[in-house]
Amino acid sequence: MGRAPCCEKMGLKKGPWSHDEDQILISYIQLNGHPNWRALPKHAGLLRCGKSCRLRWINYLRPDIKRGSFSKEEEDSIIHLHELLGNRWSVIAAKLPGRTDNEIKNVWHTHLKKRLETHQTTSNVSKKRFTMSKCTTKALHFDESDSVVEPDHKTPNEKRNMSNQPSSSESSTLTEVATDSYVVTKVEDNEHEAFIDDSFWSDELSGDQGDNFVKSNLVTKVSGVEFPMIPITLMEDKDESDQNIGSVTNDMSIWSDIFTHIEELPDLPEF
DNA sequence: AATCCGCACAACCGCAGGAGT
DNA sequence: AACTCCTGCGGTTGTGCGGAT
Repeated sequence: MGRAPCCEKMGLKKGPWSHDEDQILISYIQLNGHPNWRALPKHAGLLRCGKSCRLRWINYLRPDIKRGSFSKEEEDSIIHLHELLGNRWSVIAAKLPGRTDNEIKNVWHTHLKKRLETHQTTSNVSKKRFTMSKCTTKALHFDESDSVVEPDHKTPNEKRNMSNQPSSSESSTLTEVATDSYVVTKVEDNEHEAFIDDSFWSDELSGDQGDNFVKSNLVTKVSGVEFPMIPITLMEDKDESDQNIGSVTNDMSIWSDIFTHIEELPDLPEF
């Protein structure tokens, strides 16, 4: 609840870590683990705040960190996961063994975002609209960058991250943007919301899944890995889609299928 | 050789949730 | 119930490096 007290900055070092500091931190954690980050620097004899130690360990010193540049497969996975999850870097990182949320965030902002923007502006993008049905459980939105976010039921922290989200639009549409390598599905509505249980993001995406689902639903393929897409009715234009909102809205079996098969979502490959 | 500029990445900051009291 | 403490997350900033001028 309460906010963490400001790190007492007096006497604490900031900035890049030295090799010696790294060694102290590594040896201390190897010996004692890190049951209490706040107390760790004091016990280890480091002039750093616990937060800094934790970050250094998690993002750089952890033995299972995979250093080096990202493979094409990893980059494709990040792009696709970002389409699905938005800026939930920690969730994305959980799907990429050896990579940290910070690293993925950096790669996204320096490489992938630009690549995506370039790609979308230079390629012939075909857009098709979809209708969206109202469902139960949790609301699902997409922000400006096509990322998935959840509005009213989100935590304040998550809501904060949606600050640049455009306000509600009148239409009730999903827009699918087909590019050469993957498909982006975009919601443009605040009134007709799709609902997905919160556990979907953390639990189901990390579980072991089979491949049955992809055989009976829309699928996008990235580097040989199939990803299920939301099975919604393809519409040729907005007017037509508006006329069909009613029928689609009543077709709850679509969402029933989604939630039924969530457990069968294919897991991402390990790199 | 010096300077500028952009990129990549490490690190920091502020906020919020959860556990404990 | 209210408060504090700790941890984790995501956005942002700082810094070093290499290439261009």
